[in-house]
Amino acid sequence: MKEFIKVMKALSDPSRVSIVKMLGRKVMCVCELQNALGLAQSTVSKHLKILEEAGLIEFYKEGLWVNYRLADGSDSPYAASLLGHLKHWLEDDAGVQGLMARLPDINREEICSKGRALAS
Amino acid sequence: MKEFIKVMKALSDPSRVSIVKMLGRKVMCVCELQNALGLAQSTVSKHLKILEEAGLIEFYKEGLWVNYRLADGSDSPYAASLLGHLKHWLEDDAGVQGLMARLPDINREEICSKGRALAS
DNA sequence: CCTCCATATCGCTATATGGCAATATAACGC
DNA sequence: GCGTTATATTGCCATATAGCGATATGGAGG
Repeated sequence: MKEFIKVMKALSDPSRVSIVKMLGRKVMCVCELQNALGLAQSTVSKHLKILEEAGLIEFYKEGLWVNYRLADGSDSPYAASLLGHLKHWLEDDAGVQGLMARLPDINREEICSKGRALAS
Repeated sequence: MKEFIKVMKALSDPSRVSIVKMLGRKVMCVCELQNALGLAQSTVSKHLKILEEAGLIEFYKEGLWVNYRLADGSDSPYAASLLGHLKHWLEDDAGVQGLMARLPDINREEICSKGRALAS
């Protein structure tokens, strides 16, 4: 039951659902997700942790970068099932569509570090 | 997105998930669910409302009685999908099993009104 | 209408949750 | 080690949520 509730809670927040939808399109790092969602970096990190603990996403490190992607579903049958559905669910949601349209322009090389320093 | 979040939130509480599992076995009224869950009547009513608004359950009245059952899924594709899965999910959960074992002995004729008066 | 039974709603409390700013930690290059 | 970049964690605050008791509402029967 706990495992199931974890997945349900993880997907009870619109920002976290948006994260899952975006990671369904491409691997992203925290600052890319931060830029896409328009939330504080710490908030994004917190959301990612919740999704990870629910077995919905996983990460791998590449030097400085922590890359996040959808989990393969081997940790939780509930997560696997919901991820399967979410591949085609919410495709016509306006908020999700807006994010997806921006995805091609969100690149860490342009928005992290130097890029951000220039922006602020 | 709102519709999806409603279903996710509705299923984020163990008591509400237990309600769904029990209603998958038989139609029940508030006082039967109250007895099964061991919660206050007002709490059960509140939970039922959340489940109903998420499209997971529906009710029909029979005189004094308000009977609840699983929804047919026509209101929400998300609810329909989760209900389909929950038919076989959590079957081996200890808490759910304990509830299911008691279901045959939970009858409104024995526990509501006079029955409850005797119990208290 | 009154009484009784079943249930929905309201108000309160304790706890959980989402957001932010500040800070700690991890990793890299010099 | 130091400085920089990326990210995780902590603490605080406002809001949401689950539980309860009290009360309002719905329905039936006399």
